[in-house]
Formats: sequence, C-alpha cells, structure tokens
Amino acid sequence: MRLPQKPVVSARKAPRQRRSRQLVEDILEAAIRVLSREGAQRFTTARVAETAGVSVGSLYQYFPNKQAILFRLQTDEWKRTGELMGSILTDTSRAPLERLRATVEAFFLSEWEEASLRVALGDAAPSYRKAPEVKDHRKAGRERGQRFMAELLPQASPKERRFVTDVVMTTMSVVGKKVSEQSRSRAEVEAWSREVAGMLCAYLSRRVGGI
Amino acid sequence: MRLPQKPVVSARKAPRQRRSRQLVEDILEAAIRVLSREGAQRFTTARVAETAGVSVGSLYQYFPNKQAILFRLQTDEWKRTGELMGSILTDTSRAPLERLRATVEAFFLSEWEEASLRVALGDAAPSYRKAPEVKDHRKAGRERGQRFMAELLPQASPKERRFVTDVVMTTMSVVGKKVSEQSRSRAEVEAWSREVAGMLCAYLSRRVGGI
Amino acid sequence: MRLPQKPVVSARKAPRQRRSRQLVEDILEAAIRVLSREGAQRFTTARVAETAGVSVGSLYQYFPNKQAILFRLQTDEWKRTGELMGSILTDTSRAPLERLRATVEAFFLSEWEEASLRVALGDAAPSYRKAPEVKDHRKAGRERGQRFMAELLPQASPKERRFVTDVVMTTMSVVGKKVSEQSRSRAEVEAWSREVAGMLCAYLSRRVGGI
Amino acid sequence: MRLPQKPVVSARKAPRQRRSRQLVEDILEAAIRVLSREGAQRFTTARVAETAGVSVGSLYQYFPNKQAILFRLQTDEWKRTGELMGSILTDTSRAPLERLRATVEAFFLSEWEEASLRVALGDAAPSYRKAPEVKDHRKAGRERGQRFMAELLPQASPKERRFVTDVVMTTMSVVGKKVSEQSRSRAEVEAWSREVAGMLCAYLSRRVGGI
DNA sequence: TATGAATGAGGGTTCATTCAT
DNA sequence: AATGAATGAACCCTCATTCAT
Repeated sequence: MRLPQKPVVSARKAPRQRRSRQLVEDILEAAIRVLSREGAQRFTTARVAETAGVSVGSLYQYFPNKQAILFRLQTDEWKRTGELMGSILTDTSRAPLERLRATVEAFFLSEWEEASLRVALGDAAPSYRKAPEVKDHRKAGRERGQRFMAELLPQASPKERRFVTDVVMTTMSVVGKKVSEQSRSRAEVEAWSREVAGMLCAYLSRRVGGI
Repeated sequence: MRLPQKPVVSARKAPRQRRSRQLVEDILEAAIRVLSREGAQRFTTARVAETAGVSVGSLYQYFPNKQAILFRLQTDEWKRTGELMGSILTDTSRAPLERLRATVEAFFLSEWEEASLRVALGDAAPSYRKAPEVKDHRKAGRERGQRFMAELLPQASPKERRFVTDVVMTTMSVVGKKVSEQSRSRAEVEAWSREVAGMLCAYLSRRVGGI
Repeated sequence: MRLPQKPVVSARKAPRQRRSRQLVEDILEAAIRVLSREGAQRFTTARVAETAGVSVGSLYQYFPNKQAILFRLQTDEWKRTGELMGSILTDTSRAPLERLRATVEAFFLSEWEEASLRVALGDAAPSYRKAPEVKDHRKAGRERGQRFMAELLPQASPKERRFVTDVVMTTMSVVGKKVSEQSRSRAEVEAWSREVAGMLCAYLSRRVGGI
Repeated sequence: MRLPQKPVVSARKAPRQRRSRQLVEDILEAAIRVLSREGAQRFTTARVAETAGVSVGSLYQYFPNKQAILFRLQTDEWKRTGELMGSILTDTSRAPLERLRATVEAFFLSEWEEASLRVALGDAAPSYRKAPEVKDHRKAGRERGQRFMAELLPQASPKERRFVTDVVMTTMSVVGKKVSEQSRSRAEVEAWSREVAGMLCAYLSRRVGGI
C-alpha cells in the first residue's frame, strides 16, 4: 500500500533533477557554442546565458562563476579523452606499439574534430590554470600512461619509466594540439598522427633496446 | 644663414629618430616587464606606459593598439630564436645530428630562461594569432629547417622533406614550450632537451634509412 | 459521523497555527543569527531562509518582504526593552532616581549583550525607517516615560514634562547605543551607565529645583 | 627673457590642476546631492557621475571606489565640524561653560542644517566604518576635548578627565545627530541644544564640585 | 609631438521577488 | 501550503582608445 509512495516522491523529485541536469546540459552546450563560434575573448556569462535561452541568474545558480564553466568544459574533455585513451591502451588484444599508434591517432582526431573549441579552451586556460583539479587530471593521465609503459618497458627503473612516459605523453598531447590548431584536413591530421606515432615508436624502440 | 639648414634639419631629425627608437625600445622593455611580472591578464596599455615612463598617448603614437605591442614582442622573440637556431644549424663544423641536439638544447634553455614571459605571451596569443606576420615567421622558420634537412635527408623528395621538417620543428617547439611552462629546474630542462633530441634523432635515423 | 468535524478541524487548524507560529519563530531566530554573524550587508532572504531550514517561498508567505523581517526584529527588541524598562520604572518600592539609574544600567547592558545584532539592525535601519509603526513605538515609549516623570516632576507643565522626558530618554537611548557599538568590556559599559545616570540625575535635580 | 617661461609652464599646468580640483569638487558636490536627495541606498557611482556631468571613468580616476567618495564626504564634514568646535572651545574671551553651550548649539545647528545628508551619510557608515582614518578623527576630537576639559577640571586625574570628556562629547554628538534626524524646526533644535548644554553643565558642575 | 584626462561600452556577479509545480 | 528554480535589473568597476591642449 505504501509502496508507491517512494516512487511518487521520487517522481516528484525526478523532474526537478532531470530539469536541473537539463539546464546544466543546456548551459554547457551553449558555452561550447559560444566558445567555438566567438572565441575565448567573447566568452561572457551573458552571452552563454542568452545562447542557452536562460537568464544569467540561472546560470549562476549552477555555476559559481565564469571560470567554473570553462573548467567544467575542460574537465569533461579530459574525462572523455582519458576514457578513450584508457580503453585503447588497455586493449591487450593488440600489440603495445600498435595500441600506441591507435592512441595517437584517436587523440589527434578527437582534437581535430573540435579544433575551434579546443583552441578557445586553450586560450581560456589562464583563468583556471591554478585550479587544483588540474593536478588531479595530470596525475590520472600519468598513471594511465605508467600502466601501459610498465608493459612496454618492464625492465626500466620506475624513475626512468616515469620520465619516458612523461616524454611520450607530453609529445603526443602538445603536438596533437598544435596540429589541430592549424586548420588542416582530416587526411593531413591522420598523416601527422601516423608520423608522430612512428616517432614515438622509434624513440621507445631505441629505449627498450633491441626491439 | 640658411645654409646650415639641411644639416641642422637632419641633425634635428637624427635625434628624433634616435629618440623614437629609444622610446619604442623603452616601451617594449616595459611591456616585457609588465608581462613577466603581472601576467597577460594585467597587461594593460596604461600599465605599460607607466612602467616605460611614457604617456599612453606616446605609446599609441608608436603602436596602433595593444595587440601590436604583444605581437612585436613575439616577433622579436621569433627573430632572436631564429637567429640562434640558424647559427647552430648551419655550423658545418659539427655533425648534423649533433647540431640538432645543440639546437634543441639551446631552444629549450632559451624558453626556460624567460618562462614567465613566454607563458604570458602565450596567454596573450589569442589577440594576435590572426596577424598575417605569423605566417611569415613560420615560413622563415620552415626555410631554415629545410636547408638543414636538405643536408640530412638528401635523398628525400621535397614534399617528404617538408613534412619531416615540420614534424621535427613542431615537436621541438611545442614540447620545449610545454616543458618550460611547468616550472622546472635547469637540470630537468636539460634532461628533457637531451631526451627530445634523442627522440628526434631516432625518428630521423629511421627515416633516413640505415643511419 | 460529521459531529467530530469541528473539533477535528480545529484540531487540524491548531497545529497549523502552531506550525505557522513556529515557522515565523524559526525565521526570526535565523534572521537574528544571520544579522549578528554576517552583518546587515550580508543579510539576504536566501541566507535567512536557508539558516531557518525553510524555503524562500515560505519565508515570503509570512513576511511580505525583506524589510518586514528587519522591522519585526526591531519591533520585538523595542517591546522587550520597553517591558524591561517599564517594569523597573514602575517599581515604586525604589526611589525614583534610583529607578532611573537602574533603568539606564539595564538598558546599557541589554544593548551591550547583543551589540553585534544591534549594530547590524542599526545598519539596516534605512530600510524600515519610514514604516509607520516606528511612530507607535516612540509614542509608547514616551507615554511610559511620561508616567514616570509625572512622579518626578509633579509641578512641571505637561509640555515641559514632555520635553524633559524626551531629553532624558533620547540621551539614554542614543548614548547607550553608541557605547555598546564600540566594543567595550562589561565593566566599562557599567561605568558608562552609572555616569550617564548621574548626568541625567544632575539634569533632573536642577530641573526639579531643590532636590 | 626667460622669466615668463616658468609662469607659462605653471600656467600650462595650473589649468590641469585647477581642472582636476574642479572635477573632484563637482563629483563631491554631486555626491552630496545624490546622497541628500536619494538616500544612501540609491547612492551609486553611475548616479553620482551622471549628476556631476562626468563619465564613470572620470569618477574612478579620482576616487578608487565608491566608499572612498562617501568617506571623503564624511572626512570633510568632520574637518569642518572640528574646526568650528575648536574655534569656539578655545575662545578664552568667554567663560568655559558658556563656550560649551555655544559649542553644543553650533554643533546641533550644523547637523540640523544638513540633516538629510547627515542621515544618509550615517546610513552609509557601515561601508567605511572599519577605515583607519576613523580612529584618527576620533583621536583628534578627543584631544580637542581634552584641552578644553583641562581648563574646566584642572584638579581631575588624567584618566578621569578622559572619561568625562568622552561622556560629554559622546552625548553631544549622538543626541545632536538624533535630534536633527527627526525633522524638527530650527527653534526646536535650538531648544534642544540649550537643554542638552544645560544637562552637560549640570553634570560637569557636579563633577567639578562646588561650581 | 607629447600628454593624460575623459570616455563609456562592457564585464562579472548579486539578490529580492515571483510563480509553476 | 510549500518549494526553490528562474528572473533580470542593477551594481561596481576596468580599460582600450581618443583628442583637446
């Protein structure tokens, strides 16, 4: 008899939550549009709110300030990219270096696909660079990389492995960003990804020794 | 009586030109100080003028707008770095790959030495990114690189050589920037430069063939 | 079957009324806390509602607007103080001037004990100063004073008595507020109250004539 | 021959200084008007600038922020009142208690004449209450009072004299403010000033002893 | 040519109040 | 009756650029 009560309550609350979530979604989507179309310089809370079809007040109900929106966008990106790369790197059905190649390609293409957003987000970076979450992200990325490298360079010392991982990931990351920043064709981006993957492989091969 | 006129005029003008040059120099120096100390966000024309001991009006007499100052700073940087790298790369008394290694090290250290300026300049990049001179710079850099690569990869097709050059230079450039952005010690930066140079050599060796 | 209706309704209503009263009580208590802790500047309806564990909507069901809450707080204060002072002034077991002294002390201490609330309430005064109830309060206070003064200055004309009463009460009130506003120790506040009482007695003695 | 040079230079600069001064004057005057007419609540930088016939930017060239304007208004008031009271209290051609009476009257009337400004300024006090200059002002006032009291109560201990001075000045100040706050006629205000002066004299007479 | 006062659009953020649910 | 999401006017302040002197 009382069983439906909870569903009802939850039904009453569900629309609210769903609505909030929707609103946040709308705002983030609008933020992406503003950022891609207008650039970091013209990314203003008013513009985002208007694009989202929402009042500034509502925007501030869900985000404490402008940089929080930018940071959220960046965080979401990191999460997506991280998951993508994680899933590729841990796919033991492929050879390690093949996984690396696939990762580079996936990363380059994902950067390229949202180039204007990435560039604008990069331009906005100064505003959230100091945030503590940035460290967390880097740490997570590094750990993911380490696990993969442990497979590839089993005989290296932890310190050395850490260094090599840093070099590989940094290279992939910054070159990928740079390449997609210069508006290029998909074919070009793919060529670059192959080339950079090759470079990383050459580097690792030499490191590993006789491979 | 009127005879000395021309000399006088020219004498009058010379100091003016000298003065102008000095003024421009002062402004640029001030701009560098403001940028390094206060960051891109607090880089304002008023602040630069005050630091230079000059009026805003004068500043606007020599630079059409704020971004022009930033762009000039960037241009000067590029010129300096270009000359540095050019002189190393063309020093035929050293083996090509050794020259590459030296170039990477020189570039990494020059970035590292002015890290805060570089970061701030990078943060300000959005404001001058569209300027046409950016292309010229890249072209000059590429040509310098090509000449070096012609030595290293004589048998490669021009197209291929262009591509390899781009990859090498882009990698060096963006990794170097990233590394000096994260405040590291000089020893670390040197270690990174060696590692990246090694990576590039490995890449080129594979490309070249049997080296 | 319908007989119990009225009792039931009334029983149903009683809790409601009790509940309303409780709600109002909660809101006022929360308002006091917000005002004392955060000051007039940070006294917002949202903050009060949250502190009271109530929705803003509910808050607006019981108070037409923000100033009404502040005014109610002030009114309550006035009532409490009025009762306190009334009870002292009408205590015929003590000599009139002794009663005056006791009143001053009681008032000073009561102000001092809630100094931060009083100050904040004073800061918020502009928002409710125009309310008509302010006059009622003053009238009530004046009447209370008059009755006491009738005892002390029986021979004075009503007009004169009114004036003297105003002077005495105003002096006590504003000096008391000022003293407790400057954060002082209890001993200091007591010393001030004695001194001000002495001053008022000296004034009245001269007025009365030979006392 | 070169003599006029300096005047010329000074003439070139004089208008600027004069202009600045005039601008500051205009802004302060406008601030007074806005404060008196619209009250502390509606005292905004935009409103002041508009009333002064000046852009907000100019306003901010002369005042670092809104509270600085308010504080400057208050400071000017204090200076004026201080000078007024100082000149009366040190006029040894009159008997001390007569000087006190004159001071009270002068203070009450000066408060009354600008009642609406004073009230509004009082309402705005929370914004500058913490400023360090407030202490300086109080200190200056106290010293002025002390010098007068030294004449009146030569035999009192320094500590006692300080206390009596505080009581007298506080009473005059806060009662004067309160009286002019309630919009009264000039005659009423004068009556109040006489009465309060009488009260203070009665107090001091008792303190002094046989006077 | 140099100056620096003046401009004012524009930016981020707050909060009293309403009203659909 | 209760909720709290939504609103948007209003506020304070900055800064690139101009132009009268």
